[in-house]
Amino acid sequence: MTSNSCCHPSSAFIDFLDVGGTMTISQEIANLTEDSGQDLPEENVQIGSIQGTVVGLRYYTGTVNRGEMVSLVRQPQNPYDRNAVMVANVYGSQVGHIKKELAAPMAYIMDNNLARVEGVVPYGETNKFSMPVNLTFWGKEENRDAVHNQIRRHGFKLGTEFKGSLIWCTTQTSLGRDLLGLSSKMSAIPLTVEELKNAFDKLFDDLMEDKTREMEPAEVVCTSLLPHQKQALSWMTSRENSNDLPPFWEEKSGLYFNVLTNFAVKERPEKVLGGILADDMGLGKTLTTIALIASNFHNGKPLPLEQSVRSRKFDRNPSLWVAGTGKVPSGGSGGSGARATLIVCPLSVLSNWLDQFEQHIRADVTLKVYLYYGAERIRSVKLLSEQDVVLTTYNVLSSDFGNKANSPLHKVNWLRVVLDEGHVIRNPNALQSKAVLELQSERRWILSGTPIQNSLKDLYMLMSFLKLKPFDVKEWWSRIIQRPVTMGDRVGLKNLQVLVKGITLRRTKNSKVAGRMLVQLPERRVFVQHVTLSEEEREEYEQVRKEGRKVIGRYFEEGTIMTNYADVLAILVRLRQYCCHPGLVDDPGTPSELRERLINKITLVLNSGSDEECAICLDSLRQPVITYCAHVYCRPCICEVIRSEKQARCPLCRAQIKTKELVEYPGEEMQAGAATGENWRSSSKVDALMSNLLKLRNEDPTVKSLVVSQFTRFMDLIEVPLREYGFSFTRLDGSMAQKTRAKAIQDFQDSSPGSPTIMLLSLKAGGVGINLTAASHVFMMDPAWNPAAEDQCVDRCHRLGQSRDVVITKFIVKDSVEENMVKIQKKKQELVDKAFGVKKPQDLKQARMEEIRALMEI
DNA sequence: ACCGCCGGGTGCC
DNA sequence: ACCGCCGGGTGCC
Repeated sequence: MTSNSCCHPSSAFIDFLDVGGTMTISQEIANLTEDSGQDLPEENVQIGSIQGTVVGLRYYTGTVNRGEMVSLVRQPQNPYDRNAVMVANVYGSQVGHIKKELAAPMAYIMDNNLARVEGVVPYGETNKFSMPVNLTFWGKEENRDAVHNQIRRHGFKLGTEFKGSLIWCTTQTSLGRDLLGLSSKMSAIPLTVEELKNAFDKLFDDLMEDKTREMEPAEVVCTSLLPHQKQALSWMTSRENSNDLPPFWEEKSGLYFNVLTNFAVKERPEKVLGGILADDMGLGKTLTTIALIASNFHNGKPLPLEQSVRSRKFDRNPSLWVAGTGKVPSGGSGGSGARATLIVCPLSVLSNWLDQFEQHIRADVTLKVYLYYGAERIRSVKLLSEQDVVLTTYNVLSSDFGNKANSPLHKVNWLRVVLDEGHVIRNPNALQSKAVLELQSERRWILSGTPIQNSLKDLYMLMSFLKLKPFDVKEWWSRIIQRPVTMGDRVGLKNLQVLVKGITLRRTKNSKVAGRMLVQLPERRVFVQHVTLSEEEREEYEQVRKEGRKVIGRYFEEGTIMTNYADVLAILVRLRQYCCHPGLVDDPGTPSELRERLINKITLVLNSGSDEECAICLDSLRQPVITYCAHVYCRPCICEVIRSEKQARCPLCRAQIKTKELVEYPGEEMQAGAATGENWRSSSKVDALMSNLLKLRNEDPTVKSLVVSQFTRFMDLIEVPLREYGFSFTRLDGSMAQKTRAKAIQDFQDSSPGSPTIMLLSLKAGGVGINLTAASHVFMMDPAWNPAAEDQCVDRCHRLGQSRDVVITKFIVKDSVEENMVKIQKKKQELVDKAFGVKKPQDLKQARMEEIRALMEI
């Protein structure tokens, strides 16, 4: 676990209604049972500073410069002094030790986690034997006295500041001339929360300057690129072939100098030949990347058009897909030896990559693509190294990685590594993040439509992957960027901006190229259709609502609303289900045993239709299991966690967990099968949908529609009248295997007569990237907690390639929990738009309780 | 002189 | 280290 505390303020807005995006029901519950900050001690308070001495310089090779930051590392095993505190420079080389008299109280403070200590060498860096170091102690306010006393007991005294200057002012871009105490007053006035929010929102905007040069792709790319894609290609190629120093490095009289850390080295810092392509969804990140692979093929040359025209053979069955079976194109084995590009992506877009390779690379060209996926994947380093492209998923990558001895992916020296939907590695503790960091390549790319989800911490993982020194080490990232920015330091923010700008290309659908919109998309119109329940339905609904109110009301009285949160959610889900169709609702039963309760809970989570994600792999749940602390994960993921830690704890709530205490999902057959047989009945919402669909078919039989719901069982129910009225339809939900998914999408996108005109789509099935442009109508059957999830869903058809205006119809049941959800959504949106204040966990809980009241009208 | 003072040896933790 | 500290050599003026 890394220590950390400072979340970006915006993360405070992720509360339980913001289920979409990344939150899942199990995570919500975890967040409530937890004391919000899931990290180690809060350290944002400056406890005090003191000047110490670094001794023993002549025994070590590590050097430091005037104003350079150093890190303090405890050495409890040191044979001469168990209080030893080692001093290391930014590159981790040992510089010396803290003099033992001061090391004694420091060791106590560090070992007992009373404070974290940070060092900056103010001057005297050329001393042979010792040098001063300014030490600053950061920690919780409540530890202030303990730290001061400990220092005093050893005959020292902690001051408050160095010469009236805040210590973190040393992080400035000014070549380190302005050092401690002499530094500018500029950063003395912290940014307001509002300024910070604005700056943050704009972090990825306007990154276009100097990135407007265009480049034609290699001839082998048979699709013509749009201007913005040519720009991206040019930018990516120049980054890969660049000899520029990485951001914040400057050459100065033969030395390489990092202006943020004041660290200088003789050797040129490692190049960062890659970056983040953060274009909005639908702008063609995949195509651009394929163009890059083909155009900056080996040794900076494009993939050649071969003389001998040979037809490609596709063998996409079962797991191997090799385009072309001929010899490796010449020139491939020269140079550094790396020839293969590794693409890691979520399962949901795997087939999209294959399709696009097929579509955009000329058929008479040999490009060896290997799909490293499935049980029969060939674990051969040699085979993989000889490919042009190897495609795999995060899950395969991490499962191989967990299997240390047998991960060929980690033994290949890749020409480049591309992480698609790279934001999924935002959690540094997740296995897949660790697996990704161990891949070897000079060129590293992250493709992502959402580079920062809610905090700077996400960005740290990206830097870590890009190996952008020194930000790939947590301590330096925190000291130089994260903490200064979170504290509102202007220089810190400036640095962050320069950093992001230097390695990111981002355009949105609204960006302009030479005054023109990047992409002219057809219109997108939203209608809300209010549905009135029939008398019978209303009666049933009111009864359920009354019962729910009674239960929740009692929790409120007892003050146990938060401890019974799962039950509250269950009640809300039940009400939402009633709005759709009474047949959706399970018989709650009265389980008493823990096991039964857990089975109930996991069933609820899995059947909520929200396409739950596993908090470890962040992908759809595979072999779902629930822990005793009621959190749901993939069995392989959580087993890996348990295996890798001595005292395994739940990643979501830190409760102790054991493999044998995992409870499996019993499967669908346990469920009372939804009444899809003879005794099927309709509902007001289904009727409303059907009348829309029939009317649409009458007007234009070629129009295709998406019918979206969060409840897969609702989709089961809708299938009945669709069949009855002779609609041809497909279906896409989270439970489907990769193959069937791809087939469903392919069938739907096909425009030939008789092709399906309707797709039943589960709200979050497959994540982003799916192309459903054949549809021009979207029916949102039930409101999502998070409107962004709905927008994302619509994006799948409202994107590049859509030729018709897109009409979205949202069904909302009048006088119901659905209407209340919409109201709360609106209110929250206003709040987010207005300001983005830091909410305390207490307020958050309060807000959640108020929302429950509003939803239940209590 | 059980001192002071000198000057050489020596040096992180 | 052009320091401090250690410990041996030394000892009136």
